[in-house]
Amino acid sequence: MPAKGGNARAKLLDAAIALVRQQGFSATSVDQLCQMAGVTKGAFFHHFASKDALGAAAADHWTETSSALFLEADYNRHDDPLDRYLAYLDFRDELATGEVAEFTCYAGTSLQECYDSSDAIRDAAYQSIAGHSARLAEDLDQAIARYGAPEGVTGLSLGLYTQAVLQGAFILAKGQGNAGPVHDAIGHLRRYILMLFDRTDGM
Amino acid sequence: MPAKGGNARAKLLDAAIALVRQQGFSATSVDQLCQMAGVTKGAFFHHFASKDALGAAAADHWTETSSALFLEADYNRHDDPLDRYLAYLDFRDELATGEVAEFTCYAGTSLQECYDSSDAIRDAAYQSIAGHSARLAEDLDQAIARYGAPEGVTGLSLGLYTQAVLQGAFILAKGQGNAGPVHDAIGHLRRYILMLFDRTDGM
DNA sequence: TACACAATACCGACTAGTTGGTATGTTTTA
DNA sequence: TAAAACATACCAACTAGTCGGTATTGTGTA
Repeated sequence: MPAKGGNARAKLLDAAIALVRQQGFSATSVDQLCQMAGVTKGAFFHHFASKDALGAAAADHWTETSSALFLEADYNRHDDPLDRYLAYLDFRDELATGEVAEFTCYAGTSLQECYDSSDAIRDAAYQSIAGHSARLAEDLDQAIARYGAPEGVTGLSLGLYTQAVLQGAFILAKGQGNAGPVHDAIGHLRRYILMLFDRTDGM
Repeated sequence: MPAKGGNARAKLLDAAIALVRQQGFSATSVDQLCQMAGVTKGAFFHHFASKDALGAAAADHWTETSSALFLEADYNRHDDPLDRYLAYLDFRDELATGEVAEFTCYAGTSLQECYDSSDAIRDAAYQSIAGHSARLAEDLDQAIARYGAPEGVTGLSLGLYTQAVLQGAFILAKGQGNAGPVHDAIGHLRRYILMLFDRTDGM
């Protein structure tokens, strides 16, 4: 089926996210990407200078779609910053369902694989994770200001730790074939945060 | 250690671990592996039925070498099981130095990349992580028996969580280009464990 | 409205090189 | 002396990327 005009680029970005999450970046060929997107190679190299350039653009696309998802989510409605963070964890927990490739992270996958071979992909993928951590850090810094925290514990440090826990849990989920490890890891992370802010009543 | 075959096999396994940690599995070619190992393709396919078979064998090799490393390490000398676990964290912290590819995990990397394309690699890589978690779980279960823990917290669950935190921290380290995220993540994990077992004096 | 014209979007055959894997040897070792 | 260990030459399939071309769209002018 020939592609309809003007959306080949978007289709290729979506195909990249789907295929890379399932097979990794190197194992995904340009031909395969074109086939899933329903476009030809001419279209591919019209929109992207190289396969690497597509990988980096897909990371930016991933940043945009996921940040929109989290920005619009209900958990932001809580007044208390710590409640917002805890509801964020609940939201991440709910998202972890279905096939492994459907809830794992494009940025984490391509960062793991391409950090040394492509500067553009590494930078775009890390920016995706670091940016997300920075938004979490806002809530966490407010929570620290309101409830206090041990010395050395900053919002950004907790935000990055949150992403590390999730990324690592995704790897275990890939080994186990289901989302179990993600739910377990979020449970531990939640307990850590509750103890850190002396909210052991919420357990 | 079972030195099956000549030393071409061992050289190829070492080359696989080095190259896959740096570039990933798909991006590493058989020719490249042979070149680094100093052997020819004939030797490669004499010892391994396919590239996938090498990937799986390298995961087993990784399991053997790393379990030997942790088995012989000093942290096991502590009498108290919780002290053993905390010293294990210190040991992991010390190991995270130098180039990123030198302290990250072969099993986690190939699991992330190959979980869907190669059953043999997935199973061997996950077994590496799960087995390591199970050994940690022994100490943690003893610690739980001695000091108690909230309901639902088991040694194995904490052991797997420990690996998830480390694997996720490795991904962040790849984005950042240094071991900083690993040290930070271990700090949070240590604080969680100390609070969990009411050892807040050790902070 | 109509038309010109340029820019963009897209097509698909082609290429030069690489891929994992094989077939057929020769050398080493037990 | 048989089997295991390794080497060399080779192949069909696949790789990212190119190139000359066509279709579609946007814009300025009359």
